[in-house]
Amino acid sequence: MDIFTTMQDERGRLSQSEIRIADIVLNDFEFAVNASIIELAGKADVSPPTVTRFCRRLGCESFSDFKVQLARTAYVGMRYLKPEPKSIAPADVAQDIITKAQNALFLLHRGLDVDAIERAANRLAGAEMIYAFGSGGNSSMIANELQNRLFRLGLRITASSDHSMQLMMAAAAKPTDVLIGSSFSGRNAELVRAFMLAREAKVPTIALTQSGSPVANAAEITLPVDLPEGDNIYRPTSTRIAYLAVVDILASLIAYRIQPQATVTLRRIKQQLVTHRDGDDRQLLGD
Amino acid sequence: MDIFTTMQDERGRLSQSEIRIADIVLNDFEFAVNASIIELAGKADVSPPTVTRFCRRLGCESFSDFKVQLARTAYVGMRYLKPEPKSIAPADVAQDIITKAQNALFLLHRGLDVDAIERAANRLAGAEMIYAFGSGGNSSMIANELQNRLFRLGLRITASSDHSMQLMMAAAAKPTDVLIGSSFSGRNAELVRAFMLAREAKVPTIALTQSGSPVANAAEITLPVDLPEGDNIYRPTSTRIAYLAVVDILASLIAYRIQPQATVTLRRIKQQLVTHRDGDDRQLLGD
DNA sequence: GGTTCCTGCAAATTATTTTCTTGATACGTT
DNA sequence: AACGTATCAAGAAAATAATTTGCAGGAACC
Repeated sequence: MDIFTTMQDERGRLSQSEIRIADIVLNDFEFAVNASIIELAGKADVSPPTVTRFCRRLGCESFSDFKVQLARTAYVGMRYLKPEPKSIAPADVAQDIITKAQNALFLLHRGLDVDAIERAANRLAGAEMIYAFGSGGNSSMIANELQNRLFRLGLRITASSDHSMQLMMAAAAKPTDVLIGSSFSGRNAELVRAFMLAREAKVPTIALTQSGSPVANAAEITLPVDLPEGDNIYRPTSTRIAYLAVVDILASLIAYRIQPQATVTLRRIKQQLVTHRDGDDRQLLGD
Repeated sequence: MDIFTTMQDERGRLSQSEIRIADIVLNDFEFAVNASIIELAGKADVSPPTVTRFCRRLGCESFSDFKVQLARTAYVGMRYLKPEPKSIAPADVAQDIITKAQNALFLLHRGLDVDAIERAANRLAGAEMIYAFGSGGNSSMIANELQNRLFRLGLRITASSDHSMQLMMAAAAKPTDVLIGSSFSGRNAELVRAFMLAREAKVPTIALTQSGSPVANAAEITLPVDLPEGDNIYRPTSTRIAYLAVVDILASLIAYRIQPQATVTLRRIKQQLVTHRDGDDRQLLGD
């Protein structure tokens, strides 16, 4: 898949010299992409042929192929190997945030359970009514987002961030409905209770949360999002972007499943928004 | 900055042969990163030295340096050169969405007006009251997000997606307050009206929108987000992720500006959330 | 007509890979 | 336990391939 992961996975099967090479690449990425095979060999105290063999073992054609692979994934993948130095100058803060966001997406993609997403999409596409639950700023945004995306496809959906309402709705839901809930921490006890209630009534449940968490265990289908949260308390956002991406994937899959219907509804909504604005037909749906 | 942009910028100053090389690289990126200088030269009908000179002109050390640079930006940058082939298989949809999201972040970063963001952050950090406006699903999410992020820093802020309320609030705002509004399309006429009203009363205004648009023109400070929107009507999300990132940057900068105060408030909020849950202190703020 | 710049050729340099060999380790046999 | 064999890692040197440099012819533009 990507060369960094491969290096970590293969580490156990490498020889001493090769481990030295791997460590240098991992620790001083900047050096590695720019170095020639001779320089890299020199730094690792091995001979150039060993480096070639190392590259081959990792599944690359040649040393230069290895460098290209490295450079390719690295743009996104490298920073999570290092902590954050950086200053608080605006440009650095911006770069840091954007890199972290890209990283979150990268990691999300790597850990994505495509199968579970597909099952969830099928369930949602066939639901008579959808309840989207989430609380506390982050997850309530996700619930709203689900509503925002799915109602456009002609699905019946309501979002709620209110625990009491969630419980009542869960109790009122029917087996032909679907309950989908989000929890970043996976420890939202009220959401767990809502899931339990729904399951008793045979209502399908989908959780968007950390795998292995209470919320994950309470739901029938879990869409896991497992990211290392940075320790900077001011910035919980990169995780949220990953969640949004999952919602996006989900909504797209559902859209493809119910396409004919969705296109019609979508056009109707669009029509309405556009005429209400200024007639420019190239506008987005919703502002 | 990045090699693709450089190639496009320099295109006018290149010779015939060099333009041929550039076109091959731009059109067949996959080939270019894997080819040797000889293969690339062959395909462009030039001699290898010409390729070397081409690389130098673009600011690279050597041909291999060029390839590394190419591979580096390309992981993120390449797809926006091509339309989307792909299938609707879940794995492909997921990859497509994630790539597009990363791309949006990449492009955002490239076009970011750091200076404007800094000015906006300063304004917001010093505001007595902040009004965050946005309507229509996408922008209303941004307004909510602003509230969600900034109230944690101890700022006074309210978000509204209701046009009538927005107008009334704009009319009631004082010069020591700040109005910040978001519009993806830049054509939200009601938001423009709110900005006008605010400006008459000398209330500072900040717009998060497409540059050059009516909304952008109506605001005092514009934080431009200019992304080519993909034409798949089912997916307006990548743009949203870019907007979220801007909010994140803004919130971080503000946090650094008012740090002592923010830490205290943050701790108080955290305390409350944590005790209400299950006592695990390592939890995120908000779920 | 001169200058400048592009370009390819060939040579030189440099980088990379292959081949061959040595040394080390592990395993099975007596 | 001692020996022999197989296997593998790893470097040296050679071969190969790739890249760069120097130079000169030629085109375009003053």
